Amino acid sequence: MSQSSPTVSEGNLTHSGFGDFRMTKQRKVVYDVLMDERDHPTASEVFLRAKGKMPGISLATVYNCLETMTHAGLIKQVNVDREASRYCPNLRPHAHFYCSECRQIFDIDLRLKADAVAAWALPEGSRIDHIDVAMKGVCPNCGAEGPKTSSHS
Amino acid sequence: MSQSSPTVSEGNLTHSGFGDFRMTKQRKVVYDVLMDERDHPTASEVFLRAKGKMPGISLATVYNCLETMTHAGLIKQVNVDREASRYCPNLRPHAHFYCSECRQIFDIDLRLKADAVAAWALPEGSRIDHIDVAMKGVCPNCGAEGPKTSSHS
DNA sequence: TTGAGATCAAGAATTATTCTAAATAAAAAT
DNA sequence: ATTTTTATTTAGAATAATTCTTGATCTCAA
Ligand SMILES: [Mn+2]
Ligand SMILES: [Mn+2]
Ligand SMILES: [Zn+2]
Ligand SMILES: [Zn+2]
Repeated sequence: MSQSSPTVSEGNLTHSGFGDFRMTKQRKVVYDVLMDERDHPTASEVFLRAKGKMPGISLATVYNCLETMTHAGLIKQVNVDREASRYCPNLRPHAHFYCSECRQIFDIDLRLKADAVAAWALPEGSRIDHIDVAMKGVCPNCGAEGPKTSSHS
Repeated sequence: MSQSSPTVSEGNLTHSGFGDFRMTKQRKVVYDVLMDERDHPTASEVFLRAKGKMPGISLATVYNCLETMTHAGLIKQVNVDREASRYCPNLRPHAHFYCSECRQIFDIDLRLKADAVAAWALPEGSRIDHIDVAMKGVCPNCGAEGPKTSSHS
């Protein structure tokens, strides 16, 4: 119920992934919600915030927008265990740190380029398309006191 | 509908995580299913295989066993995106490699100890309890030909 | 042997997500 | 400027994995 749609195939701020991605009113709203607070909200949370900007928007549309934008490469879907998917507009390669105290998700940047991959004994001759790194623990604000060492998967 | 339950609090092959963990008939069956083929099956797959060994076992019980054993630290729950959880009896620290061709999951061992963590710019003073590393790509068997470099999260 | 607590089992309930179908809006063609 | 085509939105139904509920069954310890 309402469209704007400056078709964006290339050159604009909003780049696409394939064919024609239209930055519609609702997609803009959803994208802005993610940009406003970069706290990795769930679809439902995005929905609530989006309604603030566009009362008529539907949950289905929010799901549609999130999926479309994810496929277009505009945003990223972030999964923590079996919980509801969260969404992130940070396109730089990064890992996620999940604080089990405040339940916040932090973006963690890579320090040493892709050399981290070398640490993993991958089967010889395999192609790696994507790596997902998720860490869980307690953030500095929530006062950590335990080990700073990891316990891998 | 049937139990065996040699209560195991400590010292046995089957170690526990807390209080009293009973290695019941059904839990043994579920555990054996995971040990027989270390291919990270889903709960439903475990259920089917378990029925071969114990026809009367229920799906609910398989879910119960998997959860209990996960909490007890006997097995690990492995999540790939939004797909059904998979289960793994490999207790050594390891990452997972998911081949998008044959859809198999491989255990990937850590080569250089926990130094891999150093590659991530974690917030100063945060405690890391757990790290999850999941990679996606094409395994050697499925003939990879693309890049062997990564594209992070 | 008996009572308390743990476990199992069947099915109902929940929840996040996807699907369906009809209405609407934009883009392309005329 | 119409018409036609195609994409998008929307509400609600449907799905799928998992969890919950409840009562039966089992085990342990007294
Ligand atoms: Mn992020
Ligand atoms: Mn594994
Ligand atoms: Zn915190
Ligand atoms: Zn493969």
